[in-house]
Formats: sequence, structure tokens, C-alpha cells
Amino acid sequence: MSRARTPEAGSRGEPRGRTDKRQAILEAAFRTFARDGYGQSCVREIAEAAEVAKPTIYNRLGDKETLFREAMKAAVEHTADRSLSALEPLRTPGDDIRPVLEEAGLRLLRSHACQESQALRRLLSAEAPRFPDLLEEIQRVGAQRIQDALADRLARLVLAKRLEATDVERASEQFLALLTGPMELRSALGTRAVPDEELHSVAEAAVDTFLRAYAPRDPG
Amino acid sequence: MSRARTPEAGSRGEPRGRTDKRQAILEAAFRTFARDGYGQSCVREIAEAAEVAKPTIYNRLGDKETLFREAMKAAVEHTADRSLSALEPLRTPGDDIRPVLEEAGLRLLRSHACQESQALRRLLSAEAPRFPDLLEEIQRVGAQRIQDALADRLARLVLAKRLEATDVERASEQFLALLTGPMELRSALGTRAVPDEELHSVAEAAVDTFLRAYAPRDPG
DNA sequence: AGTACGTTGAACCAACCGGTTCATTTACTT
DNA sequence: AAGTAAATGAACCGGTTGGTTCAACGTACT
Repeated sequence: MSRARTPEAGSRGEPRGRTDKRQAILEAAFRTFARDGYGQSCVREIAEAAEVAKPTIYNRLGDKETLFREAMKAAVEHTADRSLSALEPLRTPGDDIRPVLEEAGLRLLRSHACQESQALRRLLSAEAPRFPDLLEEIQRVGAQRIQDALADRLARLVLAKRLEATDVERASEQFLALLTGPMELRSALGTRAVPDEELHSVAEAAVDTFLRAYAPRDPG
Repeated sequence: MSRARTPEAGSRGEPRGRTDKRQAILEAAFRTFARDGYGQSCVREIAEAAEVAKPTIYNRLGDKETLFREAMKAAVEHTADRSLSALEPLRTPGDDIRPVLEEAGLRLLRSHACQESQALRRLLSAEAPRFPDLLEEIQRVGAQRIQDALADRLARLVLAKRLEATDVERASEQFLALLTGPMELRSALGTRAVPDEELHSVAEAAVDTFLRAYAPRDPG
């Protein structure tokens, strides 16, 4: 039961069975960094958590700094994909757009409030001054992409006269702000797990305010 | 020109000239922690930045950890006071409440976007898992107090029929979310200075949406 | 003048960390 | 079965860190 975690990775195309170890290292590194912070983490502990020898880490990733970078990049792909898929309901709005907005909002919030996502933001925020390029890249494939995708969805709704927004970028930004803004305090900067009912009520309140501001005024 | 930085501190009442040194240490510590992070900062550098000998730090603050705690607590008092004073305009609303909301919003945003405040949030977010009690205290005297004070102001406006809100806590939370939420991306997690015009436009957009959602519907 | 206290610099300590080397073992390829 | 490449553990290295000790110094009170 020591290793052999391979789920069903084809392991073909890659030079050897190395991708398996690499992934294990990156996951353990992210967990360790998230728990102790970059400066307080030591490679030995990461190696232990990954059930891997220390030289293996340096062979595959060469450096504590690149180890950190790769672990962060791997983490953002997980979370961003999940957030993007949360926007799917907006593709098929019903008679009333409120339900799909609430559904999308709730799923965005769940993705935003999950442990991995919170740890990613905490770590990124912490090391941002020392890794400006990493910050730029992660913001681009993370938050920025979500905001742009949401703006696309909102633009469709505006064209269909289901929303009234002169600036969909602004609307997208504010919708996300209404969702994630309140989470900062409620989740204690990402250190407390927020129950799902609370996410639900935050999403509901966000959609409510959003619709009051952006729903078409019927008698116009 | 080596030391003698005392601006005009009376240095009377305190046991010795110690408060002066203590403050210098705390400020230098905060600057160093903000620049390098907690784990990467070393006490020697802090001592140099404070123009103080290393044993002096250990004499006065005993520990790197308590040094960090005290520096953080000192920083939050600065920033929280400034944010609280930003709410003053709401005490004297004119015929239209929009101008005072925009004024308060802009001042909140300026306080939120200043370097010290951003560094404080970054550091707090970074070390939150390791200092849960510190996080709790700072949130209480910082963000939570602002949100409560704003809720008080909004409650007055509701009573005066200038706003329509069934839940002023929620309204306060969302007003702050509309202000600070968009800043996360725009300020690159607090590492980029945001020009004042941009703060102005964010505040304007926030107030606009807020009023659309919470202004009394005249023909009701 | 004397004393008590805080500051200072320097040296010191034990522990730890990032990173490397190397001989040995494991496992896959042909 | 032979060969190759990766993984392993252990030891090792130079550098840094948090924290302490100590003798010398300055300064404020009495």
C-alpha cells in the first residue's frame, strides 16, 4: 500500500512512469506550502508527504522556487476549470433568469470556497511581491478568465433583452464582487469552512442585488 | 546623523525613552515582513532597518512571533481608523444621498488601496492559518468594525426613508463588496498601485449599482 | 558622584535548510 | 538475461537563522 497510486493514467507518450511521481510531488508540495507557507516549508517535509526521496524532487523540479511555481500552476488549473464550468447554467436561461443566475452563483461560490481554491489565493497573495510573473499568469488563467467568460454570458443575456447593462465587463466584475466579497470575512480569509447553506444565502443575496441593478426596467 | 530620529515626542510619562524605540522597531518590522514575508524575514535585517541592536528587539518584544503580532496589531490601528473616518460623510447626507455615498466610497477605497492596508491584508492572509487568534482580533477591530459602522449609517438612512433595505447588515456587506471586490484583480492582489481616477470610477460604479438596488422605488 | 537601567556590538550557539554527491536498489525495456 | 534509467537513503556541505551571553557604554534620576 506504499505507492502505486496510478488511477488509470495511460503513462504512454511520457518518457517513463515519471508523470506519476511528478504529480504526487506537486500535490504534496501544494499541500505543504498551503499549510506552512513558502518560507516555512522545507523540501524534506514535502518529500516525505509525497513519499519520495529528496533528490527525486531536485531531479524533476530542480529548485524549491520552481517547485513552488509548478505546484501553483497545477493548482490553478483545477480550480479555474471548476469555476468555468460553474457558468454553464447561464447558457440555457429559462423564462426567468434568476434561477440560472443563482445556480451559477452558488456553483461559483462553492468553487471559490473550496479548500484548494482558498489555499491557492492565500499562497498567491502571500508570495505575490516575490513572484510577480507567477501572479500575472495565475490571475490571467484564473480570475481574469472567469470574469471574461461571465462577461460573455452576460452579453448574450443583454442581447436577448434579459438584462440591462451598458457595460458587461462592469456587470461581470460586480456580480463576482457581490459573490466573493462577502466571503472574505465569512471564511476568515479562507481559513474557515463555510457551510453550504451560507453559500446559498450569499449567492441569493448577490443575485437579488444584481437583478435589482441590472434587470430591465419594464415600463421604460 | 546616525540616530536621533525623535520628531517631537515628549518622551515624558513613559518610564524611559523606550516607546520611541519600540515604535521604530514595530514600523521597521512591519515594513520588512511586508516586503519579505514572515518566514523569509530575519530579525537581523529588522534590527538594521530600525537602527537598533538585535538584543534590543529581543529585550522589548522577546520573540519573532510576538514581534510579528505586535507589528500587525499596530498596523491595523492605523488603517482601521482611516477607514472609519471615511464613513463620516454619511452622517450629513444632502438632498441626494449619492454624493455622500460616492465620497465615502472613494475614501474607503483610498484607505483600502493604500500600501500599508494592502500589505496588512497580504500578511494576514498569508499567516492566517498559523495565527488564527491574531486573525480573529484583526478582523474584529478592522473589517468587521467598518462593516458594522457602515451598517449603522445605512440604518439611519433607511429610517429617513432615503434607502430601502430590509437587512442593513446585508446592504453594508454588499456595499463594501462592490467597492473592494473589484480591487483584487485591479490591484493585482495588492501589489500594484491603482491610480486615483480608477478608484473614482470603481466607487462610482459601486454606488450606482448599490443605489439601483437599494434606493427607494418612488412609485411603490 | 553614584547608581540603576537600557542600548550596543560582537561573538557565540545549536539547529535547520537548500542543494549535492554517491553507492545501492528497483523496475522497465529489448 | 542483460542493460538502462530512474528512485532511494544517507551522508555531507556551506550558509543562515532565531536566540543568548557579555562586557562596555551612555544616560537619566537621586
